[in-house]
Amino acid sequence: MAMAKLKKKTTKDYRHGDLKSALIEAAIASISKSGEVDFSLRDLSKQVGVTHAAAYRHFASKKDILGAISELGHFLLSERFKDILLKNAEDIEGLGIAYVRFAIENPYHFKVMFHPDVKTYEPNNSEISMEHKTFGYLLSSVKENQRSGHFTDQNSQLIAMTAWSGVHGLATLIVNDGLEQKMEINPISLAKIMTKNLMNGFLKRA
Amino acid sequence: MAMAKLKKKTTKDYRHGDLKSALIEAAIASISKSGEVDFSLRDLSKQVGVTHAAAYRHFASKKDILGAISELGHFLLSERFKDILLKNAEDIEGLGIAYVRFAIENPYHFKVMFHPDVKTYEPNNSEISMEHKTFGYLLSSVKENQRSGHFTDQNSQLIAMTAWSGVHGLATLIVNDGLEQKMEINPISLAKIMTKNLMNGFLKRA
DNA sequence: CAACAAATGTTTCCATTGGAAACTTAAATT
DNA sequence: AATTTAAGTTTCCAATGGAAACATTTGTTG
Repeated sequence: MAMAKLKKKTTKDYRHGDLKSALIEAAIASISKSGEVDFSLRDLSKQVGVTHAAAYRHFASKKDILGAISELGHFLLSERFKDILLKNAEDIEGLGIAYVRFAIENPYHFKVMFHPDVKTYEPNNSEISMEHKTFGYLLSSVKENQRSGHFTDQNSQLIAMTAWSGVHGLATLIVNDGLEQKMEINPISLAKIMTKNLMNGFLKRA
Repeated sequence: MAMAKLKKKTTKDYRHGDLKSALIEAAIASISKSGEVDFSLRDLSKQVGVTHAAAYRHFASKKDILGAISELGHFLLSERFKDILLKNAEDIEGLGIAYVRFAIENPYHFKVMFHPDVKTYEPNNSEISMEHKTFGYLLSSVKENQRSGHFTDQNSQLIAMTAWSGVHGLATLIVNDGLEQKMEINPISLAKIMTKNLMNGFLKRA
């Protein structure tokens, strides 16, 4: 338990140190460069200085790398959600804006997170997926709005899904279809309008 | 070639007849079976009874098959849109419902149509992509609602994009994330609520 | 500290894959 | 009938993901 810090350069580079993270980073870089949610394992390994087979000590398959990236992205998003609700537990509009902003700022991460062929890490029974956690924040905020009397007492899951769908569609079209270029409107403004309009339908006093 | 009479192989099977369509059909079948927007060219070719290289007489690359499927899907959707507006040019809610219904009925087609790595056939200058055409229907319906005085005269593109984003997000989450199973609500009802709430924000007299 | 076990990386090997090139055959065109 | 063109075939290749067996380092333990 002594301090084994500093750099262990006993032997050259047999141990990489943090190959798992390095591979994930390299994968994101590769995706960003090519624009496609795909890459060559051998390329990746070459870039981080190991043989291609080394990856299999950290990932069961190539797809698992994408799964890890997805899970990481969902975690980052969930953290943003958490922070927003910490300031104002009823700020659903803030969540919507944060969602779209995250997609714009991290387009490739977002692409992986919702890529139809990438399955995010299957959570253990006790564990909960990060995506589910993020949705949980939204749902709790909806309930908070109901408790305080702002929202009607309709099915809270329905309300949450409505909001989620709206901003998710917008974010998806921006990231995948380049919607941002096609419109003369600030996407964040649009996100604001969408959440506002959608939630208006669930206000108590119309 | 006397013996070859058993199965008139020489004359009978050299030309496939409609290999292009057959490949597209086989591709959709393969995608439906595997659940992934991918397939093996060689598998496909084997299934339709040709060599794998034959595909290249009809498609420049494997990805072009997916592009063709996407374009076909967009065409089918645009036809549905056209029919709806023919009955009622202002029926935006009908478009929203049709969108979600199409996704539920043709999940794999829908997946391909909006797959981040599939680029739909690049239209010629004079041509217009089917996806663009579909959006055009929505846009024209928005304008119809404005002309008749139902909607405000706000930027019509903004209104259309809002509606599109909403139902697109819902459809995407249903098809890719199995949202349909996770909710106790009829997805079509949800589509109706979404478009209604979204469009309420643009009504002239609230 | 020696010995052994567990991680982590390497080599070697393989089947599959998408695609290029050159050839063959059927159908159209002249 | 001759020739050109369209559509399939064969043959070849480099790249890929992954399996298996081996090598080296690190951690643990008597």
